[in-house]
Amino acid sequence: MDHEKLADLLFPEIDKTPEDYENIYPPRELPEGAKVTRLGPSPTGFMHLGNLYGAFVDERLAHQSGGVFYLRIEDTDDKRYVEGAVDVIIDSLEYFGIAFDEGAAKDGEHGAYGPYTQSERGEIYRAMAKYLVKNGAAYPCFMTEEEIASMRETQQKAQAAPGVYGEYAKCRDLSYDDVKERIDAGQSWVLRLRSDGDPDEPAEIKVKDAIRGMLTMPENCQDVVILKANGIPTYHFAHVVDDHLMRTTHVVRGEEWLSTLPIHVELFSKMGWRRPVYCHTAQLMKLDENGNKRKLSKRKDPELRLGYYKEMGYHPAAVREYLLTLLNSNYEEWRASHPDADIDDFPFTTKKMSTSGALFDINKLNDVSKDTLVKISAEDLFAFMLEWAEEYDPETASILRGRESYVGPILDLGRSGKKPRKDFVNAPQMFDYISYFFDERFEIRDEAPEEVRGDEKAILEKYLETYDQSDDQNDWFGKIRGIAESLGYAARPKDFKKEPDRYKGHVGHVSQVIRIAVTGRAQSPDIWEIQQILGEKRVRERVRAFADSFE
RNA sequence: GCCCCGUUGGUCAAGAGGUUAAGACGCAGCCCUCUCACGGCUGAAUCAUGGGUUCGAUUCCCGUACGGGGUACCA
Repeated sequence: MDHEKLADLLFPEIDKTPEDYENIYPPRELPEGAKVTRLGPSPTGFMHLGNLYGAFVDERLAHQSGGVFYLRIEDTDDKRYVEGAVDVIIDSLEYFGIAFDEGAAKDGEHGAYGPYTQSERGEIYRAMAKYLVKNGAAYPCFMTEEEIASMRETQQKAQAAPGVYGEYAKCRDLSYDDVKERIDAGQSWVLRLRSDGDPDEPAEIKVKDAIRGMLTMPENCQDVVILKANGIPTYHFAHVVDDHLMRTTHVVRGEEWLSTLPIHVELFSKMGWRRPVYCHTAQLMKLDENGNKRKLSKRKDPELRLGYYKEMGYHPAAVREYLLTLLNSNYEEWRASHPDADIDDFPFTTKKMSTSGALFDINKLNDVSKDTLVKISAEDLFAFMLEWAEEYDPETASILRGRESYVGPILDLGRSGKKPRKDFVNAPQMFDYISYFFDERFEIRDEAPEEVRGDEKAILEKYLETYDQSDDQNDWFGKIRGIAESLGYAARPKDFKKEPDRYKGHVGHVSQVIRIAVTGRAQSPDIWEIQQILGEKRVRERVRAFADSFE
């Protein structure tokens, strides 16, 4: 068999060789140790948490080492292409602070290693495929779908491994004339790798994984398809060609690729190229609908969809912070000792990554979010909340718009000092938390405590009599103590605790009535401070109205 | 079915052949306190399982169970 002739028959229009491309895409000139990573999403328009998770690893690895992080669109599966998907990918990652240095972009492409869209790299793949054919490492296969299906049946009966290999690889040794005849007859063909693996006794190969350590697996022995009938490469071939030519040093991808790794190993060796370092990440999981502690990775789970966090009003910094705690087990410790450090200063390493899938924990996200938001200025929080509302809650947006100077101090209530309040989790929750500051949203939500039953009106009337907006906090509370005592309540909670029979209740119960009158709820930050913001007129109105509701 | 990866409290997890098996979230209780939050303290709760190897194994080896992934001209 003359491989050279076969190669020309199969790829008559290709005159470039791998060397040509080596020259077009020379090794990158980067500082020692710089890593080149990439994100290779398929343009389905659906991004999930896992994509972000992986993108973080890519981004950190590259930028921490002074390397390059680029975006490559892997659209070799034409059936799945969704219009506008590239913009979605870029936008949703940008929201979480992930930016690419190179590759596909909204305004075209940037970089010297393009094209960065696989559907535009056809000639390159074909040239590389031609090279393989020339070396006898690949061959055309004319098996039809039906043939393959029946072959699989046979294999099943024989309890043999499925796939095209060994004796099942019928087209492996077709003669040149045979091939030519079939092609001339218009038969469609795919290009298969001629695997060197021994199907009977596959040798053991060892591959180092930056996350998992040394992996031991059987060598590949399948004659996998590398070019489909339509001339488009499969993922396996595109991965090998692109990551070599784009000079990727570290391939970060999900663990679902682990079992096809031997194919990639063989392809790299057949091409005579050095492999990148593989980093196979664990998959993110969740609890199932029944609350069972089952791990699963359904793509459709709403909280796995990336847009979900934006819609739910989670601040991107909080999501980033949370993801990092999942990503690197020592992150929380680092954060605790560097509370104000920039997140990018954290020394990220693949060695500290978990090899088992983490369950997404909304509780933890909420907690991390509280800690994150407490460090953000009221000004920025307001902008964030408004921006969220403009997109997802127009009514709230209309309330907030233009009221920054009013809302700022509200957001800062109790947030200063050594023990700042950590009340805020996400945008809608933040607004709800402060909504009583807006007359159009003010409502009485909670009931006064039992201890004051029957005394509500008296408490509120007395409060109105003594209320003076210009009192300082001590004077103000002193007056409430006075009211409490005059009505038979303990001026101090401790007195009440000591002698519960002597009093109806204590000053806390009394002030609770006032709290509800002013805020509508049983829990709030400091009432005095709230009243300073609300202004005397509104305070009096609200107290009056609440007093009048008791007869 | 076969192949690959994984399994430390409810969750995220550190960890090493001999430890009282860290820490965080959540939960319970207490303290602080005009409520809540914050903060502080205390507590309940873990090495999937059966065999080996070993003086000793949660840690190493083998099997089992469970979970995840693959087994495509999807990625």
